[in-house]
Amino acid sequence: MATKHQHDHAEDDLSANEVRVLEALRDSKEPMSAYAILDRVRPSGISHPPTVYRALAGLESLGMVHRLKSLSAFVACGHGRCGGRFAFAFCRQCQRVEEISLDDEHYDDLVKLVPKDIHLEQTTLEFAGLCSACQAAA
Amino acid sequence: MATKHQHDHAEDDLSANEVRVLEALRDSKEPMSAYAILDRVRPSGISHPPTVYRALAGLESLGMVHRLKSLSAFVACGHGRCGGRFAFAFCRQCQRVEEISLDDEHYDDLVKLVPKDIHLEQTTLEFAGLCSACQAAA
DNA sequence: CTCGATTTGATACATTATATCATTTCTCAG
DNA sequence: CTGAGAAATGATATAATGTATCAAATCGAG
Ligand SMILES: [Zn+2]
Ligand SMILES: [Zn+2]
Ligand SMILES: [Zn+2]
Ligand SMILES: [Zn+2]
Repeated sequence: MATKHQHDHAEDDLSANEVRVLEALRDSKEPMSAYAILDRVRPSGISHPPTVYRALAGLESLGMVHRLKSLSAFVACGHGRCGGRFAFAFCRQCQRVEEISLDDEHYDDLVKLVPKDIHLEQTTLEFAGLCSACQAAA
Repeated sequence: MATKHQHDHAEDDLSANEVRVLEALRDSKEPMSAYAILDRVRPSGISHPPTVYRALAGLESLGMVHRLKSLSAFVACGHGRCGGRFAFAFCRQCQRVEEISLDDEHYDDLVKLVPKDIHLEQTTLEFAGLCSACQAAA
């Protein structure tokens, strides 16, 4: 990952690999597994899993990519970039994903749940269900 | 999984494999991977991953076991059994896990976040951090 | 330029999870 | 009771996800 210097503006300062992986994710607009990303960027020269995982780790630490733990999949941030105050809802059938921003009020309420003796570093909030379209189809 | 009949009381009606897996988890009091469980129950005759995964699926659908998606690991419900209104906090260092019950107020607040066009089926709420002991050790 | 540090590439492997088919056990109509 | 079909379990194989490790290339200070 390239050095992140003083003003961490947008997607300056991403490594070439990070840019490739991010573009793959933005193109898809659906969550992708690391290996699906690998297939997608292979033509551009990336050919090994650790390369993809490294780029994903860099992008995730910048808040530009989020990992959906329920799906073992990755998605480009719907806002370009954001900190830890987000959640996801997704349809288990069609994989449609919606990123949800948590306002301060909601987030502070959540944090109150955390036991005092744990210093919170990361919050995972994911809602799984069926979207209207998929319900209708059932 | 054995038939679950009229009064789904407690752990009547669990299959022999479910009982073995549940006891392994209760003994450990720490989250275990499916393969750690497999090692633990092997002496009792279970010897293949799908057997463990099937028992875990049954126990999870009963709410007697929860899956920690952040860790790809499983834990026995701290209350014996509970529905979808729970969360977890865990220490990324020592793996200590605490199950958190969500009261109606908190849960209803969470549900308000879900887009109207998704019928919610499952909520995942996990907090990762460092416990005081591990912070001190750092 | 040259040394050491960081980043990237490559190989190999570990871990987690599931598809599939064979076997056994259970149900219950006859 | 019996035996055909359904359901659960056992077994094998393999797929999908993720990481440890070392080698080569690149970068940056001195
Ligand atoms: Zn975001
Ligand atoms: Zn859908
Ligand atoms: Zn519980
Ligand atoms: Zn700890």
